[in-house]
Amino acid sequence: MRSRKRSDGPSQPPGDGETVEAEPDGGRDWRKRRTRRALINAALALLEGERSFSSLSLREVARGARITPAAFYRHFSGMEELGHALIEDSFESLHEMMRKARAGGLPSTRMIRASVKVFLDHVGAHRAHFSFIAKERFSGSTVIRVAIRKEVRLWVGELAVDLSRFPALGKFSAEDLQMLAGLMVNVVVAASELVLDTPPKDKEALTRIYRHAEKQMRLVMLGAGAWDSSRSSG
Amino acid sequence: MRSRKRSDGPSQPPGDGETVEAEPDGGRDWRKRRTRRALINAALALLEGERSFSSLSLREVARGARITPAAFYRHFSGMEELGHALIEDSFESLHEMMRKARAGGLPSTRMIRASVKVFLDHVGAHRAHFSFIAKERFSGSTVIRVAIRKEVRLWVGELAVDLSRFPALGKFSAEDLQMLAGLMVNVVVAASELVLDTPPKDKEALTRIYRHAEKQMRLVMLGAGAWDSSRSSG
DNA sequence: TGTACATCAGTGAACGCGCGTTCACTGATGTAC
DNA sequence: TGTACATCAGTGAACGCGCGTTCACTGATGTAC
Repeated sequence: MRSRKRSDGPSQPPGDGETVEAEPDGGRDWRKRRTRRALINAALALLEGERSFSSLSLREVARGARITPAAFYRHFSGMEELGHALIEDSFESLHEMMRKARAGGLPSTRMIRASVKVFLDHVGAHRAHFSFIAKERFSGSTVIRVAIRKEVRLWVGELAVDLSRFPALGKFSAEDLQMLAGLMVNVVVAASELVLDTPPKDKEALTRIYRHAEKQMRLVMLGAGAWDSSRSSG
Repeated sequence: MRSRKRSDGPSQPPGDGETVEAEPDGGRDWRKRRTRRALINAALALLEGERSFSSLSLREVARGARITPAAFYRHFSGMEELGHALIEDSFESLHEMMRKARAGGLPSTRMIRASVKVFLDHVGAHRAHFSFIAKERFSGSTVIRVAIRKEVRLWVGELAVDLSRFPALGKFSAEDLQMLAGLMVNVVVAASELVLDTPPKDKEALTRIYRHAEKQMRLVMLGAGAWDSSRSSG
């Protein structure tokens, strides 16, 4: 459904979705995409501080992207639609990271623990995106909250599948795998939120947060080792 | 500076804190406290839906309390001060609940698991308060976020002290007790946030959330049983 | 108890401001022939 | 390739609206004597 334009490939049928990569030819399409990008980036920049999405004004975002308020409507029907674009944009890099992490091989105790670092580094490197997600997860409009929750549930589900391939977790029922994955995601999410509240330069505080999360993850894995799903219904 | 009136007791020296109980004598003090209450309740009512505190207007809150915007300033210097009052109000019932829970006796495996239910019931019974806390924990202004975090840290600290009296956790270092308490608080906080997003009438969904959280708590306790603090520095 | 004065919670009007949305428009880019 | 027309991202002015804050005020409650 989505076409990916490549300047070096053969001609392709036109897609009906968004073009993910397109050559910067300076054409009308390209300019429009560039302005759309500018709007998203302007919103993320405004959100990087302590502002919340619901407190942003359309005029403010337009100003940040250096267009008039009226031109905003050429890209989004209103702020809510921009909100959805922000969610998409924010989770995109997360998905990419997870794809790479999974390509690394089957999960192992060592790898899961290392993932905590990989994930938290990623959060630190994409502060604006994760700051937006953290804030709107509970505070946003219903549609935005639902969209974020869907993504998180998806993430937990994928982790549960990964964990099921883990020989040591053979005794886990499907439901309990979800429960375990949820707990692990909780640990890294809670840690991310601490990372976002720590200045990037305060390496010492960040190290403390990492260590704390890694310990919690280790304790959870110890619990998983002692778990017996057959007893879990009581 | 402030006097504590009692109609049934002997005269007392004036206290310096807020008057917690005062007879409804219809006097000027009493009327002022009543309006202050009305402002807090109006704000909480507006927040019970999907609105966030930063999106509330002073006029809106005043309207909800049936006073003019100008009269608002007789009670709070602005919305930020009202925000602090909301935090105080929200955590007050939580503190009370914890005091009672602690009076119940020393912690035991059974009791800790039962606490999950007690806590989540409490959240369900004080939706407005916890909905406010959940939203503002990440999304509020810096001062409000810091105030909430202080309360949560306090709570984790108290739980860590309680856990230290737990014979089975003798092998935990002080730091690791904090880590464990943090993990347990994470579990109930994450569950509370699900409770707040479930209609109170949907008993089945609520039961599912409770069961999920209880399982996670059990797994954490299994992990705690297998934990060895002497290995935790690596 | 009665009186004269002080206090102060709440009123209502006024202000300037940034907001979201609409509108007719401009002029560069794209396209049909 | 050249020309005539269509498309459409972005402009700038205009609108009515709710906002936070200020101000002089009112009148009930509280207090000193």
